[in-house]
Amino acid sequence: MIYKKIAHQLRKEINSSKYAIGDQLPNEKELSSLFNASRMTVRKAINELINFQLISREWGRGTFIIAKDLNFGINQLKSFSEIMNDAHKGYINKVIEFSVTSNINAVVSNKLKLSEKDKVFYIRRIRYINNNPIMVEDSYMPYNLFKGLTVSDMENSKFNYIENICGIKIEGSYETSYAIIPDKEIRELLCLNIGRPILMSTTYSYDTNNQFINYAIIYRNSQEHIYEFHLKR
Amino acid sequence: MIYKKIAHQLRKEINSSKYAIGDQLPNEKELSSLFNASRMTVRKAINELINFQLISREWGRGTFIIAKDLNFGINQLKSFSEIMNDAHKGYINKVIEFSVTSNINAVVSNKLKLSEKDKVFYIRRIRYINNNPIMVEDSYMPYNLFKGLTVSDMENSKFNYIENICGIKIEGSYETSYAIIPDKEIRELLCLNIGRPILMSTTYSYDTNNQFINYAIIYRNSQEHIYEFHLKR
DNA sequence: GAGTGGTCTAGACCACATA
DNA sequence: ATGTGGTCTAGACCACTCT
Repeated sequence: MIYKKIAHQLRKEINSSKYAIGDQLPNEKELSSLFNASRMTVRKAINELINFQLISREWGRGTFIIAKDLNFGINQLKSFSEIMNDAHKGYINKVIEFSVTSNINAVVSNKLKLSEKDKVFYIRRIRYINNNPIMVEDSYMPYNLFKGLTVSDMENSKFNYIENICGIKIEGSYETSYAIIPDKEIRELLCLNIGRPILMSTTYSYDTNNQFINYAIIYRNSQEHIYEFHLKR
Repeated sequence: MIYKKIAHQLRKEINSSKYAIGDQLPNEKELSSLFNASRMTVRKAINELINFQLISREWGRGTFIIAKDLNFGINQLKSFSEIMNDAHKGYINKVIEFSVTSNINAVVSNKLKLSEKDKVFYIRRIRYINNNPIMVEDSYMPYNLFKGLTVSDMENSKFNYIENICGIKIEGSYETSYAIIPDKEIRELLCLNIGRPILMSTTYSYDTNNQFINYAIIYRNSQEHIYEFHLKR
């Protein structure tokens, strides 16, 4: 799978300081010779990154960076639970949905490039501090890798389960954030007023073989200043 | 665009009596020689039809038909308004949303293979007979082809506008139906009880150059037996 | 092992955007 | 006119499924 490797490498470069948002990538022919691959293969890699909305192609003009992943790199990679423990704060993870399905929604399956047959865990958790809901997290995890996953694993720490129970090493993850107006369901789960914008993040984690481990969409109640914890640790 | 033509031709064959749902298509190499094209091109055509959920690929096994279009062929092609006029029934089209956007939802833009930049009309209409809502229709139409489109055009007849005002000849359309449980919004628009399943249809229309003209999602209040009108005309 | 789809190459020509 | 992405070819080898 050369195109996966190229996509991964290209993603790293896009996230590096070498490029800024709006910058143009080298054209497809140049990328071919840079990566020592045919143009068709490079195009497949580019399609992957378009799928993640990091770049966009404009016919006759070029390929441009429209977004970067945030918090890229393994140094910053800490789970919510790890951060919470560091901060000596009590918190609760509540699982409100736990299912295995092969009918995940089209947007998500597109991003993960899963075929229709592939089974995936879908878990929705709400995380509380002092009984205040501070985030809703939808996790998608490949069934094949985590067959023994239980609700109580998810009520403790997902990353602990992946790394210490399954022995899968998380190599890194990509994270992106957007400001959105939440739909009714999320709004009610986070006890928000109508029309209030919140921060939505997506996280995509991979292991040392660039294998997909976990995709999560996190709706943060930004009143809780989640990012402060990042700074404190 | 050879692959578009192959996709179109293949779609017709899938819809023909030659194949049944579940049947296997000829393998990619055979299709290449049948259509006199390279395998890569045939694969692109196949991808189009997978995108429309008509066929699915299974690695190492083959490519199989999972659905057929309904009402395929130009003979049956009549618009709601045409049918209504034939039946001498009074009816009202009410436009409740009319917008031009390039941010159409991912599922739809995937199906239409539009790039992010392409502007598209999005129009939601409710259609009434004797003040009873009988269907909600979401129409997506390429902006470039229908720049002069107005709300009142849509409150009359969409097909009249396309054919008689724009002079675009509709060559044919593909239609598929599903039974679904409507979401709250549709349920309220159609004045339905909670949990009641309805019929959802999608229609994709193209002109003589196989160019995309119109994509519509129709939620039918099936209590009104819309299909009876088909039979009456 | 036979049959199938998945990936990949090393070119080619076409269509669009911009100056 | 130049540079860019869009499409296409005619092969090749690999990976999976089934018998």
